[in-house]
Amino acid sequence: MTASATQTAPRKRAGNGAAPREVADDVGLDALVGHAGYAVRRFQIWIFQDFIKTLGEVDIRPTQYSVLTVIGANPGLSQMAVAKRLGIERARLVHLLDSLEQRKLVKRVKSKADRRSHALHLTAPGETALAKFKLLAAEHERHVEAKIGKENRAQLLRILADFT
Amino acid sequence: MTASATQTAPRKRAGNGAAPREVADDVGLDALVGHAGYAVRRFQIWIFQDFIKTLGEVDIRPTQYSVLTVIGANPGLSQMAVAKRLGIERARLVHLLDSLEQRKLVKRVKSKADRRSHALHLTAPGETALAKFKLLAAEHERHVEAKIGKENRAQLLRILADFT
DNA sequence: TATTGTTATACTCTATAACTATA
DNA sequence: TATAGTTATAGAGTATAACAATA
Repeated sequence: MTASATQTAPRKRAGNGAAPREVADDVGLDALVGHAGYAVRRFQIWIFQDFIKTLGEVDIRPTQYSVLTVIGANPGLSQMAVAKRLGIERARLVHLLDSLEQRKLVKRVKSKADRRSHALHLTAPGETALAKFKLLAAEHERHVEAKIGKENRAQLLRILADFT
Repeated sequence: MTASATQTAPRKRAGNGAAPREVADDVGLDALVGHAGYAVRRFQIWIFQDFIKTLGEVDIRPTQYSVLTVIGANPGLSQMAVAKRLGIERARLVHLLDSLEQRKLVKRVKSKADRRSHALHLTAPGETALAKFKLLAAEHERHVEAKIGKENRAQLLRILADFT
């Protein structure tokens, strides 16, 4: 559905109390088809599930990966800066970092310049681990390519470049 | 990042204990750029927020809208069929339908053919309300077009057609 | 035995508010 | 007074398991 909210007729009108239709494949979505949000949501669910599965052997989820990647690329960032950049709540980042710090992948270093804040760094094992995570993440991206096509994936990234 | 997991050098190497960098705009994502999942997730968040805001006056969220739309287009569906089609847990659909039924938008009708299941229908006010929701949803889609461009939105829908 | 709807639990994620220690 | 990190709480959303009624 674009601008026109045309009322498409139901494909089948069942009387009240009639046998419900149970075959999901036969169910029309009608107005839902054409909604960008619906397609994007379903695609995002597929992508995250594949990511979680592909990085399952190292027990790293998408958000954890994004945190490690940003810290790895920008050592010394404060927690606020990471939270802002990734669009996650600073309250939630606390728990994410607690977990990553327990696993010895990340360390909080007290800042001398502003003693309220922490400078975030990868540990040496964290650097090594992230390198492995990146290989697995690249494998995941190849799954995405296999799913929607190499050219379509590239177009998608181009269309959504502003959202990174 | 595509197939190559190249280790891009950190843009700035801060010593331990140095002042953390606080300007989010200045933070590089490096390897995160090029991840389809990351861009899709951020875009999906934007879309849902706009949807929730645009349909805020009628207090309808994306999942509620999808349930109403599927029932409206396929009257008589069972709860299992709706849950399967939309990819939501049947346990969760129970609560969604409780809420929609309390608002008199949907009714559960006991099936005579299979007395375990319910045939789902919109009420008369539900039909009227859904028509209004569709107009607001169309407005939301125009916001998406304004955000990424009409042509890009069309391409996106084409690329993700299999996920609807 | 299997399935539909339901209830319940746990865990993740989001959204807030409030507290502390600094600035 | 404002900000960084923390703690706590409440609400969605997801994932399971178990149960009653029915097939």
